[in-house]
Amino acid sequence: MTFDAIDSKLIKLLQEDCKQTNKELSNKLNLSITAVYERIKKLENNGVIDKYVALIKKEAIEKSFVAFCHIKLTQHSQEYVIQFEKEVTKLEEVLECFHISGDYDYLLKVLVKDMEAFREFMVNKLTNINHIGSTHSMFMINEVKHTTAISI
Amino acid sequence: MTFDAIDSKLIKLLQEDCKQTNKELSNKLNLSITAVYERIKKLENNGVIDKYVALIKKEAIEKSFVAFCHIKLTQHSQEYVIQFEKEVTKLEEVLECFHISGDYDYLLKVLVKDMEAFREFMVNKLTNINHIGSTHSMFMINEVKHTTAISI
DNA sequence: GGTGAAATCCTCGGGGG
DNA sequence: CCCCCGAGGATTTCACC
Repeated sequence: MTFDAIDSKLIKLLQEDCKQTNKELSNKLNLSITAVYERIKKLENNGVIDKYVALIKKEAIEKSFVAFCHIKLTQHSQEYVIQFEKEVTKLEEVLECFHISGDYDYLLKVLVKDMEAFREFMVNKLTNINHIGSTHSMFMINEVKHTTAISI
Repeated sequence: MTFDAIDSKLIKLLQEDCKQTNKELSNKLNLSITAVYERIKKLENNGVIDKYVALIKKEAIEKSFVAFCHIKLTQHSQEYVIQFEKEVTKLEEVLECFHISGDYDYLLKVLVKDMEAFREFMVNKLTNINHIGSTHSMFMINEVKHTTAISI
């Protein structure tokens, strides 16, 4: 589908705050409430808007330790790859997992409570997965930027 | 603040879909609508819920090229660090930026249209920032997992 | 934590340019 | 095709138990 300037602005607004009423949006977009409603429905039906979620402040709950784990598999047979991806997806500590180019095969973003929790995660969960060759972990010192909003 | 089991489940539900009505939530939690309303308000006021956002499917817009950039600064004086972080935050292609431990200082997640757009980003935007020593980029081959929901 | 009612909002049929 | 108006039904919100 194609977007005009109004769609772009609407998407931007919804990425900032999806709980705005259509009335508020209609003011910001100089449209009627119905027009806003129809544009949003179109974005939802065309799969542009994937879903609406609440973002939790991780400092508010006791999880503020973020680690990035590079992982290399022992082999790259389809069977090993599929099994690894399936197992790693199940782990709730793993927020993101990407198959990437470079020296390692995967990059994981892991969120836990503290270093001790990370150690337990590595020993009891991650390295329990078969076919993992080597790992290399980096720890987050500070979060400079983190947005879910993508510009269009 | 402390959470009971109901709060935990409520947070889980809102992280999956924040547009559910309080009525739907009240059914899933075996509570009255008002009780749900008050628990949500408490989570918002205590800063547990940061915000409500729409997630856009990046395939639906023409941006599906993800790169991870490691960056090392030439120096680590406070002035250089602050300026780098300020400049990099401004870049709309940079979705995430973390100060990390290890061989490099920063890890960036960059979203652009394609490899050509990434080249332009590197040449015209990122390496235009002062005090960048070296960079090392990895490209996403496949997104195995990506969630904004954190378990509590 | 629950009840009830007012204020507000979502949703859609109908119509215009 | 994109937009607007208006009204019924659903939802949010709040004082009170």
